[in-house]
Amino acid sequence: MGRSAVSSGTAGPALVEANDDAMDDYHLQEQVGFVLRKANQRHLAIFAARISDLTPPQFAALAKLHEIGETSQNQLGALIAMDAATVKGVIDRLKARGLVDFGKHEADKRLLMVKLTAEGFAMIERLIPLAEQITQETLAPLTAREIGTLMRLLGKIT
Amino acid sequence: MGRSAVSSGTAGPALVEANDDAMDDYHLQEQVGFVLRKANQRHLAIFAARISDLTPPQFAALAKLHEIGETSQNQLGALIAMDAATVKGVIDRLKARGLVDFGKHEADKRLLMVKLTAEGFAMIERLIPLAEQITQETLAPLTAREIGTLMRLLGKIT
DNA sequence: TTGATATCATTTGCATACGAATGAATTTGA
DNA sequence: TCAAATTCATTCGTATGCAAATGATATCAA
Repeated sequence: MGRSAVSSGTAGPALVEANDDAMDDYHLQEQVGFVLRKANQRHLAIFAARISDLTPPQFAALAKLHEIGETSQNQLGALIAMDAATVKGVIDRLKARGLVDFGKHEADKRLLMVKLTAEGFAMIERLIPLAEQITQETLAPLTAREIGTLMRLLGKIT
Repeated sequence: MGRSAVSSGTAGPALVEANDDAMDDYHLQEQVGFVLRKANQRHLAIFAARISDLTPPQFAALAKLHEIGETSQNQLGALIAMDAATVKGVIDRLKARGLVDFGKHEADKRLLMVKLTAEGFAMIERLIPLAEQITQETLAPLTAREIGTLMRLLGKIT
């Protein structure tokens, strides 16, 4: 229903506006935001199908703790691209499941230090191979060359 | 903190495991899911900076109604890639703001027909040019050729 | 040294997202 | 034709995601 959708009750051919109006050329499906959202949706569906133990944000938190070891809640959030409010919720749920533990920083009392428990460590080591399969399945429609190109271009707009 | 992080209290050089363990090669930042999420984050930030009247999902709903005219709630959801529960929330909030209106389908009483109000029509026509700027700004780091490639590859994994 | 500024964590409020369950209405198929 | 299967909309519960406000703690600078 763009501007050129004209209703005419009069006899004879309806006068149709010349379609020089940019409004009618806007197609949601061609916008990068929409395509990014859809690609992300497909990836999340693949993730959920392979890993039901954790959500993607929870996995990201555990994977990063596995990669770098103990760190503060805020620092962890910065590393996995979550703001303070979001990372708190994620970490609290992991803590409630016994996958991470908290500790206080002696020098800086503001910091809430977070680290993997033995359970969390075992869990993430079990899941990382599945995560690699998830990445592969997400990228399955692409050739190796295309994968490199996609990652490079996504990196540029990040 | 991968498996090769070895602590040794003994004298002499510590025995370090050969890093043939795939576990230590997993870097979150290199996973397509993480990069997709970050690219999406940046796009959402650009959107919010340019359009404060609507959220991206609300914009998508109005833009699609503008494009195709009246449709059922479920059909709209399918077109903008939202499940039934999500689209209901979005549409209800648009209705509360007087941007869309509901109607019943005579033939099929299950359908909730949704259409733009005059206000909604004016709003989306005002915002579409801004949305085009948002797309441009999001893709600004890329050349025209790269934009085509990115959209094509994203389309392949969607 | 101490007042201004900055950082960290927390809380609140709002808006997606989606799985699962449910009831109403429609379509299908034997 | 009518019982079974489908479709549509709604509701509930859980989990992000982020802006804004707040209190505790650190750091900086005059």
